[in-house]
Amino acid sequence: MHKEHILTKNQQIIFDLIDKSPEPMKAYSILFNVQKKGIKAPLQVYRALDKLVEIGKIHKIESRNAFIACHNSSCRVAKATAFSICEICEKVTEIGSAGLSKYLANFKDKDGMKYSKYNLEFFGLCKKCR
Amino acid sequence: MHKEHILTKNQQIIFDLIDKSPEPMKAYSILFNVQKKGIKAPLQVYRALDKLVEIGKIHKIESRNAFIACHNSSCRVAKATAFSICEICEKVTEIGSAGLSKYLANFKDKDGMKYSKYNLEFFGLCKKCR
DNA sequence: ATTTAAATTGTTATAATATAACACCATGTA
DNA sequence: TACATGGTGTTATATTATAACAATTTAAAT
Repeated sequence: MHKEHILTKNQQIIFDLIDKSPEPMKAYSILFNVQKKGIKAPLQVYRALDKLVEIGKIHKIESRNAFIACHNSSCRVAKATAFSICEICEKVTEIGSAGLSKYLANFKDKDGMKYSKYNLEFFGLCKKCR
Repeated sequence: MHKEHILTKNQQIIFDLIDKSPEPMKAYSILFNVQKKGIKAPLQVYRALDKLVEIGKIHKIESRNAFIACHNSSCRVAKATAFSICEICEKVTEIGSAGLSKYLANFKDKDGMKYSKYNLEFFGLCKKCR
């Protein structure tokens, strides 16, 4: 089991914002939204984001440079993530499939190497946009 | 079968550079390297990169903001890519496993949705760095 | 309680990555 | 020839992210 991380003030403010957002948030959009709470500089945001990613409370959507809260109880640490991304509305959904994570964690490359850390982004159209 | 794309001058210059590079190249490093060939502005580089990605001659390593030439004869179009990335030396290898691509192309999310486009990045240590 | 180490914060400045807008040019084709 | 399409060259600017440094807070161990 993982240690519960107690968030610092900035981390909590930023996590709450991302967690409430229905869509991934970008760093400077986060900055804009938390300026009224006293977080004034990009670095304050990026530091909190780095930490939140590290402890698995949020994930970075690499292809979008955006961040979403983790909604997958099985990934308490940020290391093995999978998402679907709608190419029209940009909706992002975390994929919690045990089968998928099992397959990827057990995948061996041609050198027989396995990887416990990975990031997978699927692209397509979501239900609404199809 | 896919149409062969004839590259324009800028596209060819930039593709050749990336293709010769043993490691992924970043846009501004590419720019620096092609300035002697008359490509002076970031936009000229980004336009060529966009096109080369679109036609599958190169891929973008999203987590690194870097580009590598495609060395996987099966992905003639940039849509389904997988890489391993060494966290120490940053070596990136394209994974050509038919099993993996088959698994991912047939993967269904909880809504029964399949995805023909995806990008997977595995992280670990390469042979040398282990 | 006091010390100490580690982490976090606040701040200014700057680096690195990427696109907007516009005029012009090359090529293929009707 | 005219036209459409895509590529080019250019300047300016937007967006994303980090460097460097000093001050403060926190947690743990005396």
